[in-house]
Amino acid sequence: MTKQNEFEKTEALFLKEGFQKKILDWFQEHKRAMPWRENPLPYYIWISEIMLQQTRVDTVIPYFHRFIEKYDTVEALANAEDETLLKLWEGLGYYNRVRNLKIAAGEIMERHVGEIPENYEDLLKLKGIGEYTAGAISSEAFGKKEIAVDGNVYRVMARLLGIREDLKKPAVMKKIKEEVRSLLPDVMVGDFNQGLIELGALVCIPNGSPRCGVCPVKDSCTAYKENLQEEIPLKVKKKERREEERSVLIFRHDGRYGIRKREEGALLAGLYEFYHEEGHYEGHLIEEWVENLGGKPLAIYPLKDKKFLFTHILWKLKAYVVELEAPLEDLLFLTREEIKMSYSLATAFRDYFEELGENDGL
DNA sequence: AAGACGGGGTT
DNA sequence: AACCCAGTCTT
Repeated sequence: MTKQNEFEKTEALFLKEGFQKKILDWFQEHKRAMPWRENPLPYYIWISEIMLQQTRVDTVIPYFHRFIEKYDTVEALANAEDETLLKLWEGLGYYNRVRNLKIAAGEIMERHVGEIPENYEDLLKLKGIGEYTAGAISSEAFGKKEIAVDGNVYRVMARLLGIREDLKKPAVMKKIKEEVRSLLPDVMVGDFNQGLIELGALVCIPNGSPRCGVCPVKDSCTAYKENLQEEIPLKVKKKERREEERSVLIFRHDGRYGIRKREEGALLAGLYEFYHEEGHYEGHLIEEWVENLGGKPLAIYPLKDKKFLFTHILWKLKAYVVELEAPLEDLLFLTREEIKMSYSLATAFRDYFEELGENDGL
């Protein structure tokens, strides 16, 4: 090895260790309190990581408390009722996560005698655990030397490295993962991973200007040095949502409301909802529609139009309360209290549901 | 490689 | 109104 190479290697190592220390020290000082950090059991880390997929920490915390209170072990989860799980997940979104959680619990019971596996490869085979989550669990719960690159880390690394490309491109993602892997310390890997993530959430933020003034690694940051913080990550035009016009009929009989369960495998699979169909209907068409469904409307009250956004769909909703002479067979007629207590209502209908409480005198 | 899959906070 | 969040699965 030449003198020059020796120096470069030594310097790189020095920089790398300095970087690791800066991240670890910053994390130790600034990490937020989270219930799963107080007692980082693998089970807690697993549940929290699944809930945290595409979901903010503050949103997750109350769900996490309710979930582990009800199901505190892998075995309990493996034997859980689907309906109860869905109710616990109500409003959190991406409902396949909780179905997969139960499936994975079964897999852990079968293949790993109820113990959450420690290795990346074993974790990756479990339902609902992808690259990020496998790395997060193995490093944070078991101290394995694995990367955990989430949306925060992609952004942080893109700025550090001055990458002015679409972060969705596989080649770019691969490059960033390799860079993170090369920076990984031998010990405290979990804290290092969480440090990069936390830095992205608190300092190297996605919206607004990053708080470079308080960043522990700004001296190593290409974006900071070249004033490219606003250019990186590169903004990419998103695909437009498709729009769907829908009309909702909120059937009422004897103070009870008609709801139905959504199909498995569909959007909002297994959740409950009010009756609705595609299309915007009003006036006498509503009455005809109800009669075609086999109902006799005593009165029809229109509610306010609403819009509801999904990631890929925009629902433009018209809604009516329909007072019926008799309940419809295809729907479940329940009181508001019963629905609130035991049925997981799709959030798209939440506002209408709440309004019903205010209009019980109608 | 691209689309499906929720809902909400922030700007 | 647009962005994006401690992503994964399916096609």
